[in-house]
Amino acid sequence: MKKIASLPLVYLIQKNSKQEYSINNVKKPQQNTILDIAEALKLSPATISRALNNHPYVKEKTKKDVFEMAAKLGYRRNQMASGLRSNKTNTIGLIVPRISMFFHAEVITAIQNSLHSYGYNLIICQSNDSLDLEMELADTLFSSRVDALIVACTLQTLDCSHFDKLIENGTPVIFYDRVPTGYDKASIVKGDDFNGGYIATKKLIEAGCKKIAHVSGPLTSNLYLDRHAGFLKAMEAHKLAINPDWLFHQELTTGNAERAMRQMFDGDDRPDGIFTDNDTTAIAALEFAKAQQIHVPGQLKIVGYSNDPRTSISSPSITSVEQFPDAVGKKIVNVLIDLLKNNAENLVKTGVFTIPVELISRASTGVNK
Amino acid sequence: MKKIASLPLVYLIQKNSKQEYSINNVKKPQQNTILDIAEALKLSPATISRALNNHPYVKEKTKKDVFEMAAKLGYRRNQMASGLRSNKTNTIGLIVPRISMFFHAEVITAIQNSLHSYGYNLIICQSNDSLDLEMELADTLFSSRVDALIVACTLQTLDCSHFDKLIENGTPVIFYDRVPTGYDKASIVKGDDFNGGYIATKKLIEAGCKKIAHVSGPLTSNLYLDRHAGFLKAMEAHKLAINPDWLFHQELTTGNAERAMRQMFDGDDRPDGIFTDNDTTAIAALEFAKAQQIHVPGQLKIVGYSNDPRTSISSPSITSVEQFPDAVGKKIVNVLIDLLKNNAENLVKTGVFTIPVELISRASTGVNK
DNA sequence: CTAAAATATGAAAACGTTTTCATTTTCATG
DNA sequence: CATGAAAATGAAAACGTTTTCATATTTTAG
Repeated sequence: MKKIASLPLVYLIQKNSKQEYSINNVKKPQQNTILDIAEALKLSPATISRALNNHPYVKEKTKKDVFEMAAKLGYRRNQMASGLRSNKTNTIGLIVPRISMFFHAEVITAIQNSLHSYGYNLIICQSNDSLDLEMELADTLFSSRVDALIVACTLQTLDCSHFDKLIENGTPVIFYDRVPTGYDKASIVKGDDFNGGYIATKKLIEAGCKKIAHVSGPLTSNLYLDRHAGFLKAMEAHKLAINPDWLFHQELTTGNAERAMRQMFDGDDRPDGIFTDNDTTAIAALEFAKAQQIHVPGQLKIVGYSNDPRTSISSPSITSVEQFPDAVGKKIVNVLIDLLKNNAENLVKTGVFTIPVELISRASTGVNK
Repeated sequence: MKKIASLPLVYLIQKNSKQEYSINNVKKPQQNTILDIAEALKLSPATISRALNNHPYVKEKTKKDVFEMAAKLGYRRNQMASGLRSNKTNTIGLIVPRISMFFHAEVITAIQNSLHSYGYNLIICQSNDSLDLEMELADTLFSSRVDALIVACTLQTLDCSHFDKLIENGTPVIFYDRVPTGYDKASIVKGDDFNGGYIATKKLIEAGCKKIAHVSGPLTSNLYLDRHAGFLKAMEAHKLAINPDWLFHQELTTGNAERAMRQMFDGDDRPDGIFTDNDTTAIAALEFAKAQQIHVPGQLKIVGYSNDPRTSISSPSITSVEQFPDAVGKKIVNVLIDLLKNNAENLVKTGVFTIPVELISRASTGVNK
């Protein structure tokens, strides 16, 4: 309450309204409406509306006439009028850090195609990994009265109260991938990051690595926390010592990866296996190794995360954890459709749904058997 | 007219309406409206609306009160009511074959960020390279009454009449990347494909290639037509013979690329340079060469198109044509904002805007000097 | 054949804004 | 202080649907 009612909101409202007041002088040509169809067919607008919405109490003949006349007049339903009246938009909002990330691009595609089959549209917004923008977008999408919201949070999103407004309004919110900890008002669809971390590390161990590093993302995100837990579990299960100098918890950029590599390979005690929390970092690690004449997989084995297409292009190709973005996207939509139904019965349930992951073995962890 | 009024439209309208009629029983909690603000401040709704829209004829003190009360009540403008009344949505539609393609992902990001600064939202839709879906999406976005539409066509889109409806309605349409030939009702932003084809081919020639192949996309698309023209021009300028067996005009998939490679390297007369119209094809060509022990760049030089991140990962890295997606996106928005302004003056102009390209030299064309 | 039920349609209100037009208030000017 | 212009506000209509309630028509059952 404090948060919502305080200054940022005022700012947001002002932001949303045009800074300079401009008279709306755009004269768009008149569109045909249901009134035009009604007039043409000597029927009431109510009947036209019902016919177009396939209401059972409209004669088949009438429906046929209406559809034909609609086609003839080039009629298209005005989504705004419809949405205003019926309080639903058939539109789902999506907020994602950036669509250019392979995993997200694939998830979005799956979501969109699946939603389309249910007659829903998707508004895709990028937060550019900025919390401020994420908050603003949540607000904008609320203004648009989306029927539901799908969110992959930024790395800085620790507090999710900017989504409260939507939820209070009865708009289902679903998080995926980067999900907030301790926010129980929304459903969650996520990959099995713990297991992903576990099988990635296990692969390195089984390939003979004894000295394994983990270049992880910030532990503020559940994603990386879980993967790290999986890493620790695998190390423990195989009674391998953990060298704290080989643990990094940082934003997963190429620059950070290079710095971490330099740090680890500066001294004499070097790791013989590296698990990285994304493929960008894995690729940077590989590039570093190649530049330093460290043979991969001979002297160093690498496992990445996400199964980015680049991992199969590089030399050697890189072992990575497949997250099945298509399955994630489809699951999200399933959950969503359920929520939208349950919502009608005022029975909003929340849940956590975990999608299995799978290790894709490639050359960076040795011969593929 | 014939086209629009014929059967497909009926189909579309039916598709858009829910198949089974469902009673709208979703009871969403009541939202605060401008009437609530008006009541709280003992002002009329009209004044509230004006204040929120920063109308000049509202006292500063009143505006301040209104913004504060709006914040206090958690008010968010209802975009549908606003759009219905004012006939503008502040929303731009985008139809693109698929967002997972690197170039498109980057263009979209640029568009979205730029539009955001002008206060516009973006609805992103994927046509999955299906003409039918593209037509349906054009219809849906028209229903949503987007203020403008940005389109990268599918490869099958030869006839653009499904966008007529929007244009007749005064909604600006801008094409980019894949642009229709002979459709003069819309503005176009495109890369300099002719020059791209030219400099890519020139690079191969200057690197010493004499026998150059072009694995191109279908010539029904302007994109590939222009790149091929650039290729031909460069070959001609350097008096190199063109071997028709080394020209392919097909969808740019990995499978097609492999087939083309096999065909070319089956006989004795083999090319020593290949220009491909995208990087997926360039990578497939490189993989083929590696598998066949054909040394790149020693025996074969390769140039791709788009400067996909994968080109810098592969071994050897691949020379490619940079299309500056960021510049393309920004230009699109510039043109769009202009159109929206001009539109107000009923002065819809169209134009073609070309973005320069640049060759990024890498290992696949020999030593980089 | 009649009454009741089911089907089919219409009239009018409602959704939450913006905008036109009218009205009141404030302000500068002579 | 009167006057007109400018500034500030309000009343009410309008945007294009959907939906409630009422009414008319058809079908079914007895």
